[in-house]
Amino acid sequence: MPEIAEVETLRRDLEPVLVGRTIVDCVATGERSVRRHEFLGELATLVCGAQVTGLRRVGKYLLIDAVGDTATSDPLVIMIHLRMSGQVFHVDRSAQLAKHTHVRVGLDGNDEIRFVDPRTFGEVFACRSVDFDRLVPSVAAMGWDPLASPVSKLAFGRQVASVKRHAKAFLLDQRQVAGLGNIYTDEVLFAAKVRHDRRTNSLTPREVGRMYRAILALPADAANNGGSSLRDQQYRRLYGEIGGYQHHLQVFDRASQPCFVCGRVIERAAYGGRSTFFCGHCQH
DNA sequence: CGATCTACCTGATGGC
DNA sequence: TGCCATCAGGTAGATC
Repeated sequence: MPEIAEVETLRRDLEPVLVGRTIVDCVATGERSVRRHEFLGELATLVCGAQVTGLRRVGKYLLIDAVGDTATSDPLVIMIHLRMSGQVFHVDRSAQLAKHTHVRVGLDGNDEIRFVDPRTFGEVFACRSVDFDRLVPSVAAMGWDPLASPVSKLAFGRQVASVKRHAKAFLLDQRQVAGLGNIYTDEVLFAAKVRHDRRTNSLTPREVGRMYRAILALPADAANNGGSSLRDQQYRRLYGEIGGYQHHLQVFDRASQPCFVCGRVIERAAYGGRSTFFCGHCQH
């Protein structure tokens, strides 16, 4: 479900709620959601008493920085990855528990943060900051982030030329560009007028330029619109609202509908075991 | 190196 | 109404 724009929306929504707050309580009931930990209670042991200092996002990972209580004031990182169906809500402690609530993080007030995840692919994990890169190596291996750490057009051109892969596989590879998923990859490729199965090293300078601009612009625009809630409206913001960027999508989930640019029918193809949407006329 | 498939899960949807 | 197949915003690992 959530990609860079949805996780960035979550980060922005959560930042004013969490920064400066102290975690007074943590209950993890979902074994699979805290699978990186040795045991269910380890998360609570680490985060209880910690004070949140800031929120970062690296690709689709949300990272909450905190400092432990006075006895063990080590800097901590709390990592949340939503995978396919994870949701994070800010609620009053008395709010009814939604089905599939796996982690509750109580704050120094009457409120708490809840991690809900029907498919249990998502995860919550915490550790000392000094251990983070070793314990969550995929974050350390992440490529450049379009919103948080953009590279120059020149550097991007070199990066694209250095691999011989399908454009879609390249964009989906988190080690190359962080945060793009199935939705925004298709949208970037449409904006760049490039087909998903083009080889990266065959792209013309103009195509590379268009792709670069789209990678920078689309996630920013989507995040400013609160992300995309698709047909099932599974993606929800911190207080349960749906996003607004689904109305801006050009190709994703628009199979058999007319292209907004040329009027021809948007096609759907299987790629890498999932769907890809494109305009066979506009994209080459 | 790169492509393709599978597994991990629950729930929504559509055909019959 | 139910039953079954198919599909879903991600990622890691096996296999060719």
